[in-house]
Amino acid sequence: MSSDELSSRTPEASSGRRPRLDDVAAEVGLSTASVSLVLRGAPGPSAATRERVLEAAARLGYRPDRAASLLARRRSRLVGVMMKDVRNPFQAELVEDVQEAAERQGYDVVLSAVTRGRDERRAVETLVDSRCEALVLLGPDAPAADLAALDRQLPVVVVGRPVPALRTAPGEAGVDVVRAADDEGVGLAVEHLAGLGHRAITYLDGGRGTIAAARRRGYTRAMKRLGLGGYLSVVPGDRTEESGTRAADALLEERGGARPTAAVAFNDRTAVGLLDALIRAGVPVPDGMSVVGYDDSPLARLAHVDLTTVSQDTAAQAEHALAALVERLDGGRTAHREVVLPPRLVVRGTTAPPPNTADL
Amino acid sequence: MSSDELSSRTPEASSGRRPRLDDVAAEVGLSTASVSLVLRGAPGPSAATRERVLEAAARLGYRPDRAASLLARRRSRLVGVMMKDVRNPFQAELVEDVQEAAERQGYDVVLSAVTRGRDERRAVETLVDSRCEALVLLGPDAPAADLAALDRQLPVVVVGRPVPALRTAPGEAGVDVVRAADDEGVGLAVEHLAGLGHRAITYLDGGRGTIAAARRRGYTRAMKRLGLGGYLSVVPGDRTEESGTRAADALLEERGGARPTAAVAFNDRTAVGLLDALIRAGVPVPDGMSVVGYDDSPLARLAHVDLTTVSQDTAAQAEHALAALVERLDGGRTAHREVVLPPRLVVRGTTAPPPNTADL
DNA sequence: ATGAAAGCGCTAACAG
DNA sequence: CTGTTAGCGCTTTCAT
Repeated sequence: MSSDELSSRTPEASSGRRPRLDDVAAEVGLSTASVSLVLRGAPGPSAATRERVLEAAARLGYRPDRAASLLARRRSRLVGVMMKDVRNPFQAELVEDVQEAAERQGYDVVLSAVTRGRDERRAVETLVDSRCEALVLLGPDAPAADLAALDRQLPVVVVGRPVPALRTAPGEAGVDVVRAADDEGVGLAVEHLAGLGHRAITYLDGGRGTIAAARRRGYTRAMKRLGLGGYLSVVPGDRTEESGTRAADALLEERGGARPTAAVAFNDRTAVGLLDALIRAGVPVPDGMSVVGYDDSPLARLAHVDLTTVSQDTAAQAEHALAALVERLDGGRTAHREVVLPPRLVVRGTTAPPPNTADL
Repeated sequence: MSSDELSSRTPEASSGRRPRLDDVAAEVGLSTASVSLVLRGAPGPSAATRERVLEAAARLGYRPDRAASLLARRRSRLVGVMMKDVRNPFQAELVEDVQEAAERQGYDVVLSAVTRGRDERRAVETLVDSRCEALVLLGPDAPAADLAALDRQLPVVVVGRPVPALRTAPGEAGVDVVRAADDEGVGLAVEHLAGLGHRAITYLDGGRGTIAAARRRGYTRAMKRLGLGGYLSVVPGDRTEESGTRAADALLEERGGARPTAAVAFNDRTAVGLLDALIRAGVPVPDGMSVVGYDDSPLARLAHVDLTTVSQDTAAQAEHALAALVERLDGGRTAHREVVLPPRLVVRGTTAPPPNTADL
C-alpha cells in the first residue's frame, strides 16, 4: 500500500518518447512480430528469446499501447460495465466483484458511469464504441425493448433488476438477467422472526416497482405459510428513512394487543429510520421491538446500527453475470437465461425474542 | 429516463457488420476524409455535404470506433480518473463533477477504480496505456516521490489529499494539488458554535494523518482565537462510529461544570456515532448538546440525522482540478500549483444555543 | 523459431 | 471544398 510505484522506472531514459514495440525489437535485434508473441505469452518463441525480450522490455519500460493493440486484435476481451449510480454502495460492490470475476475469466473491464450530463444511452454507447464484447448493466432503467435491441448487437446481462420477458422474435431471447430472489429474502426475515417467537410482524413497504412488489409478496406469503395470516400488516412507505420514521408512529399507536413486536423493512434505509424513531420514542431495540432491514448496506454494518438484514451476495451475482457473458461469447450459447440467487439472512443485533407479553 | 434508446436503430440493417467510415463515404460518394471532417464537426465541408453525410451516417447507424480514432488522433483529449475507493461517496461525487467539468472543457473521461485485485499502480497504468493525456487522482496513497515520477510522464493532479513538497529537481515542480482547507473548516464549525453561545466545545479527534492533523490544528487555533483556550478539550478517536460512541462517555462524565455543551467531530461517521450514543443516553440533540460533523456525506443528509457539518464542495474541487490540467496541457503552464478551497459550513438540525446553564 | 507484410478503422497533412 | 496518401502502434496470417 505504501510503496506503490506509480510509474515504471526508466533506468535508461533514452529519449522522452514512450518506447514502442519496435524499440524493444530493435533492442534485441528481432522482429516486432516475435516480440509481440513473447509479450503476450503466446507460444512460439524459445525460452532464450523470451528472456532477452522480457529483459529488454522491462529495461526500456515498455508498456503496450491499449488503443493500438485493441485496434489490431480480433477480439478485445473487454467487458463493459455500466454503473447506473456511482454513489450506490451496492453497485460499487458489484463493480469490484465483476472486476474480479472478469479477471479470472481473462477479460478486462471498462467502466462507464451514468452521471448528470451522461445518461444511460451515452454511457452504454461509450462502452460499445470502446470495442467491448459484452456488457454488464447494473440496474438499468431502460425499457425491456431497448435492452433487447442492444442485446442484438452484443451479449448483455442485466444485474439486479428483473426484465419483463418480451414477445421474442425467433432467434432472439432477450437479455440475460442475474438478480436476487427478493420474495425469498423477505421470507427469510419473517421466518427468522417467527422462529424467535414473534407473531405480530409488520412489513414496511417500498412503494411501486417490480422489486417492491416482489418483497411485499414475499412477506405476505411467508406470513400465511407460517399461519400468521391474521397478523398481516403492511405500512405504506417509499424507501426513505423518513418513511421508516413515519412508520414508527403507526407501529406504536397500535396499543390494543395487536401492537407488533417486530418489523421487516423494504430496505436498510427505511429500517434505520425506524430504528432511530424507536430509540427516540424510548422503545429499546431489540428488546422492545425487533427490526430487520434489506440490502446489507454499509449502513447496516455500522457498529451502532448493527442491523439484522438480508444480503444479496454481490460476489455470486457478479460471478453468474460474467459466466453468462462468457458462455455466450466463447461458448456460443444462444438461449435466454435468468439466474435468480437466494438471498442470505445476516443476523445482527436488532432482532431478539419478543418482549414477554405479560410485561405489556 | 424512460425511453432511453440504448441502441441506435438501424432501419436498414444492411449487413451484420458494424458500419465503418468508408461505408458512410461510399453511401454518399465521398472520401473518408471528408466524411471524417463532417462527423467531427471540423470546418471545411459545405453545408450541403454535411447534411448528406450526417443523414447517411444516421441512416446506417454509424458510430465511430474509439480505438481507431484514438490511435489515429494526435491528441486523445482523454483525462483519466483514478478512484481510490469506489464505495466512498465523496469520491463518487467527485467523479460526477470531474466528468462534467471535463465535458465542458472538451475532454472525455476514462474511469479506473482501485479494487481488491487491482492496486493503485495498475489502475494508473491502465489509464496511461489508454492514452490519457492527464490524470486526476482521487485521494491516492502513493508516496510523493512516486507521484512526482508519474507527473514527469503526464500532468497529474491529486485531489483531496495534501502532497508534501519534494526537493524538486529543476524543471520539476511536483504534482498539482486541489484540496480543501481542513483547518479552516473546523474553524468554521467552532465559530458557528461559539456564535450560538457555546464555550465548552470539545473536539473528537481523527487520529494520525495529515488531514487529521490539519483539522485538529483548526480546532485549537479557532478556540484560542475566540478566547476559549481554557475550554480546549480533544477526545482521541479513530474516525469510526465507535469512536464517536466511546467519546460520548468522556463527554457526559465531565459533570463538574466543565461538561461540554457542544462537540465537533473529525468526520460525519464519528459524529453519527456520538449522536446515537447521546440519544441512547437520553441527552437530546441539539437541546442538550450540539454536534457538528465533517464531510457533508449522505449520512449527514439523512433526514433523521440532519447533521450540521462542513462541506468540501466537490464541484469546485473538480473544476479546479480540470482547470489545472487544461492549463498545463493547452496552456503550457509548468509551475507547480496547489489550490486550497475554503470549506463551507452546512447548518442543519444538530446545533442550537447551549442549554440554559441554570437548568443544569 | 522467426520475419515480412498486410491490415485494424480512423485522422491529418498535403495536394488539387 | 474535396481527394490522395501516409501513417497511429500493434497483431496476425503466411512464408521462410
